[in-house]
Amino acid sequence: MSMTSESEEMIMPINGVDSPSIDDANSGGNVGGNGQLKKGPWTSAEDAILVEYVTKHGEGNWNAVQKHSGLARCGKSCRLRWANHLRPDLKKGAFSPEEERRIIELHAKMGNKWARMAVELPGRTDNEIKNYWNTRIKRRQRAGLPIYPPDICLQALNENQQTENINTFSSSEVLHPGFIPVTNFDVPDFKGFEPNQQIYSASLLDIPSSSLLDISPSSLLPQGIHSSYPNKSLTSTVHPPKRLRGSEPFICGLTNTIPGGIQYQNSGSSPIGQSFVYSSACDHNSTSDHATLSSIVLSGSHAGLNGNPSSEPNWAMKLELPSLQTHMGSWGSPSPSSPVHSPDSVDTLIQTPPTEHAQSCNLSPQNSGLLDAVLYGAQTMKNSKGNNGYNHMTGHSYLHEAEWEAYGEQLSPLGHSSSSVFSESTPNSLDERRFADTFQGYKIKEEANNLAPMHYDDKAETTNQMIFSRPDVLLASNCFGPMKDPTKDHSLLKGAIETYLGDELSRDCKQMDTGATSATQGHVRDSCTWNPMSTV
DNA sequence: AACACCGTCAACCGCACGCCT
DNA sequence: AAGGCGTGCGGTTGACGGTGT
Repeated sequence: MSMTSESEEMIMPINGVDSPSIDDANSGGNVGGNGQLKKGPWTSAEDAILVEYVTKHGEGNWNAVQKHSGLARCGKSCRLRWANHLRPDLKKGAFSPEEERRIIELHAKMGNKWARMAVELPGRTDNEIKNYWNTRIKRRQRAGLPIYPPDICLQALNENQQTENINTFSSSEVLHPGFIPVTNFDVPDFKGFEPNQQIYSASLLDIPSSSLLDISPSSLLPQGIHSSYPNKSLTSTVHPPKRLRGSEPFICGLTNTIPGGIQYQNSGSSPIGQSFVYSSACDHNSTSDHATLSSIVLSGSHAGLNGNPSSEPNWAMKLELPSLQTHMGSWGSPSPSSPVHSPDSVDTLIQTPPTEHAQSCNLSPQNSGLLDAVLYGAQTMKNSKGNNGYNHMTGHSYLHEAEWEAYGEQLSPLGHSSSSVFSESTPNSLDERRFADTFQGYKIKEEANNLAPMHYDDKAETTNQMIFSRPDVLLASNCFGPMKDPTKDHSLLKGAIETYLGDELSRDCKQMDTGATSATQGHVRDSCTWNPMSTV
């Protein structure tokens, strides 16, 4: 909607664009005669009054505006009007590409923290950003495109990982030589998910992989949880929000809405810890090399989290699209074995139907697409070995937003939904494979690049990190659910991973199998070694 | 021309937090 | 400590305009 500037409104009070129905400040159906406050669009006259008042008295004390200026608006409304439209430092007009890019990055980091994002974008309001994002989300959803470009996802993932490492070290008091503190970003939280969207991890993706992993024995204890994921350390140091709302969790999905309404941070009680114990049991006797593998089980065991295998965690119910939430409708994309999606159904695109793979391993239908992604990724990787198509990244970002958008545009329905791209052609279409290859290749390289400075000399460990910080893999873990048959499940996944990464990982997977089996017995052993970062 | 659909935007609402008394 | 008040934040809604049928 074209919003004229406040000055314009003041100069041209007539026929204000944003005052379609009322031009008289005191007319209009929403204002009552008995001192009732007016609602609805602001008129130019009202704007003028407000501007004058604020100019004279400054911001704040908004209730006084109504009292002293005669405006029939509540304080909140005045504040909102001023903040979103009348403030002199507002930047009007469409977002620039740079701003758009920034918004995406910020959302990947922060989730729906519009106000904090606005701080990072001078002249822009939280409302503006929120509207933009929601519009963008809808557009991409409709097109079946991922919300975040891969490079941004990975960037955020890496940052998350680094931040976790900080917390890991702080909690374990073990400093990694190559550790580089990253403190000025806030980890997004995962308040929830939209019911019609795949959970690809909105929460889990955002959960720093190692934060899931680096659960030391102490961290399983109430105080340990606190020490491991101190909120304060996550608060932006650059633009500290005036106030952090209740949910500024570190472990996004888990922190905010542990099933059953348990707040992670204040959970002194055992359920969380038990959840971790149970859900990550798979690797509890394993070495750090396999810690990452545990994340699969951990993130996958909703059952472990709420003790009810059939119940869906709260956080899965509503999608905030927090950081790194990927709409695997595109990323994971329909696997070759997946049914072809209807081009006109984004939901079906996003929620990949269960595949034979999924069904074969007691997979949660909601998450089967993830395993699909893994399996298909493995297949793709296998097929594309020797194909350097995805190895061309030279810098930090493999796909820049422009490229990504361009890519998206290819997929977008200017008549073609992304699903149509996948469905119009054969499941093995070049585009589809290219898409998968692109991301996979990027991921591996990216992870390797970022972990290398961390002195991850152990190749295998690095490999594990690479894999399991992968959103889709993390999420694919969901398919394991209650872990009725860990061996079977792991072998299935292992196969995919072996193909995916080769022998190095295979070796680790073998070890993991052992660990997983014993770990499902629910014993936490040496959690110090559990933390991959603490094992130097 | 009429209608339906969709995207965009402004505004509202409920809730939560911090401060003050 | 408890309650009131002011403020900020995020989700949602409704109006409007553009576009397609």
